[in-house]
Amino acid sequence: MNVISESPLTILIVEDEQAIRRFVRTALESEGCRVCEADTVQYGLREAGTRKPDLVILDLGLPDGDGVDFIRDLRAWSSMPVLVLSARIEEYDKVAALDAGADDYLVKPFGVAELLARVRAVCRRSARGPDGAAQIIFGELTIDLENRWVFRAEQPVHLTPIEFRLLATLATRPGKVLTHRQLLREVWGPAYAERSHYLRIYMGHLRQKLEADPARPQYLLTETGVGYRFCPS
Amino acid sequence: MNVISESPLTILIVEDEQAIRRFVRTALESEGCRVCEADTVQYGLREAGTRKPDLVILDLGLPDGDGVDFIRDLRAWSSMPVLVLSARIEEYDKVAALDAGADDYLVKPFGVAELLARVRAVCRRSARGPDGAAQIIFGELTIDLENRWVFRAEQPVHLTPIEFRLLATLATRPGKVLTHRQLLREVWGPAYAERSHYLRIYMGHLRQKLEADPARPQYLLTETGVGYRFCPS
DNA sequence: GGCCTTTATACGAAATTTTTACAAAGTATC
DNA sequence: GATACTTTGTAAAAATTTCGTATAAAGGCC
Repeated sequence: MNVISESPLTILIVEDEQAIRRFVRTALESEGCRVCEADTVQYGLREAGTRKPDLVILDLGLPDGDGVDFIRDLRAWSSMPVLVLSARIEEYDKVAALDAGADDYLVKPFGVAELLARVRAVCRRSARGPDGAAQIIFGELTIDLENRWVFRAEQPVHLTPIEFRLLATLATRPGKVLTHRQLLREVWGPAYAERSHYLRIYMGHLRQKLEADPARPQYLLTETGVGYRFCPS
Repeated sequence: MNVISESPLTILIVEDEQAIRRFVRTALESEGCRVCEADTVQYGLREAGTRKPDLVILDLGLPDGDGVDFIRDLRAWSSMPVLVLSARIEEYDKVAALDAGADDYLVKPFGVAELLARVRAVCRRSARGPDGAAQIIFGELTIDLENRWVFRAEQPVHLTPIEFRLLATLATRPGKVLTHRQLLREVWGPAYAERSHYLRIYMGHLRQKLEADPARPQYLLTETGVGYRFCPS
């Protein structure tokens, strides 16, 4: 089984040692992933915000700051999965990183097989709804978070990357109102928190593709002045 | 039903008239409370600090200072509940005391039954504390703060942003009187503290949507000249 | 270059808030 | 207890904000 399903996963490596970067990149690209790199905390955060990767692989020992701070900063606006690389010496930091919101860790040195297994596991796990299911089914809508497929009445529906991220963000918290800011930060990145007109356009696209009557939506409901909500019934 | 549960409640009376002190003390001790007394603002604050009572019963007309100052001073370091006693003449001070953070009030003259009922209510409320429960359930009303849902008799009720904020402000302090100023500041912002007609209109909307008989409200009660109160029963 | 996706702009429609007006209820005073 | 006065409740309008959609332009990737 492959890490990717149909659209390639984008993975960001934040690591200062070039040797390890190259090692990880090669392993991931052999699996069909798209890889981008950063060698500092500051640059890593910027890349996470602009490239919107599906996973961040983070080394804790960076020159310009603490990896734990990276995770805390990231978690303020995104729930994207983070896989931590740590040397044995940094045992304490490793625990702190998990507390701060990392999803898994890998102790150096590590082999290709273990790296890929962990990447697969973290991606699979993060592509889960609240009850751990990879598929979210509501009425005639089926959302396959793991494979990024959406079906409406058994028919596959094509969604663009942003459309899918927006739908997944809403559908993994069924019933909950997500504010404009929350959605924009999760889907577009923290720099877009004020662009609420993007939301209107993309919610329109999703309704056009998923709702029986886009003008009277059944699933994708507006909370005027607040945000949107995915309504299960 | 008793005021106390297991360990006796300690109650501090701050009142200069000896007759009223004795009246209140007798009533409370008959319920098994421990009572201590103070007859000035200054002494009352010292007693509140050293005895750590579960409740303060405060008369507004004290010889050495304003009851409002007492509450402001107390609130700087404690959130212990305060029940205010006021004479009709002190009507204005009563509202100011509630603004400053008092929990409830009792207008002189009052009977034993009413005094004990208020004491029970205020103690019950503070004992429960601000539990972080996302769902507040009262009778057939359910308020889900986290998901921004309101149900009445299993039916979802749509509220506008202001309506929801107003309801949430009241319902998170069940039983407590909130003055017009307090509500306006919390819901509309400090610049709107004098627009009390907004409150009447929006309380009307809420009653229309939530009460079985909007003209005879069961939950959203008016305290004429003071403010509003969310009554749990 | 051609195709797909994302971003920008504009405008009518809908929902919400605010204003305005008046009726009803409650309080104080005599 | 009746009257004048204040406070509160309700309804509807006007004003404002927020939304939805259409269209076009810009950017990226094969």
